[in-house]
Amino acid sequence: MPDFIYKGKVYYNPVQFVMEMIGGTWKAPILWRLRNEVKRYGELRKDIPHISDKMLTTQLRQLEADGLISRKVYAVVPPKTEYALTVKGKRLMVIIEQIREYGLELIEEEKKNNEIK
Amino acid sequence: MPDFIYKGKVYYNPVQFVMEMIGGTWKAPILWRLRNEVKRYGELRKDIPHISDKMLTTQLRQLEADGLISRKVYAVVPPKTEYALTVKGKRLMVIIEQIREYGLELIEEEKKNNEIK
DNA sequence: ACTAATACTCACCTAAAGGTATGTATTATA
DNA sequence: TATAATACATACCTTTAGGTGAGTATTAGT
Repeated sequence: MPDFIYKGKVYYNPVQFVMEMIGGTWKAPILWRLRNEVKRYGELRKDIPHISDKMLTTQLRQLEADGLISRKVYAVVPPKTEYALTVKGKRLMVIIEQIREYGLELIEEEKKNNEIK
Repeated sequence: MPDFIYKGKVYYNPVQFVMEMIGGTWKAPILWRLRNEVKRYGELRKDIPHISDKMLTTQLRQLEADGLISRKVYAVVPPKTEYALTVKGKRLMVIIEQIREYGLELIEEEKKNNEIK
């Protein structure tokens, strides 16, 4: 697998390429909330604990730039913006779901280990 | 899903928990090389393009601390150390393989898009 | 004139990730 | 006495991720 350039950045392998798209603290949580619903900015903000405006906005912009979500702005006051998964984004759901299940298993196992101690 | 604490750090959801274990530039490449072989430090070093000693060592240590790989040191000169996947680490292979396939698809699609332009 | 909504934007800071370059311990062998 | 092998360690630096807190534009309603 040779190196691959996307948007001016060099990626060493396909896994790294995908990880940058869904990695970090906030991208998976955002994608996950959109898995079967269109959501407004404010809804995402309320649904995702701990996230700040700055983080929500920057991550949404990046997800959009990578073609994983779509953004629809309504010209009303107060503003209204709807975010939804694209086809490309929907394909990620299988992966995220699998990561999530593995994570839940690990957490369960950790709990058991801690009880024994 | 409530917050979860592991090794003094707070995780907001199971996906984030797993992402920290396999995320970053180097962890997936390392795990991938060990998928069906035990490997020595020097072999990993040569097999993974662009990686430095510092990065290889720190990432190996973290993977070991998270119980994803095992480390076996032979008391010989010059030194010899073997790294292998644990059962916990092997379970990750399904996920990494899926991420890899999705990545390969995306890269293919990118190439096509660039040709058209 | 003032406030309420909503979806941002900006300035500033800290911490973590990652890169570069160099050094080290040990023993067999030339 | 010098060198080769191997698996690290260490110091230093730059870049990126992420957090905090405050401000903004627009219009309807009081």
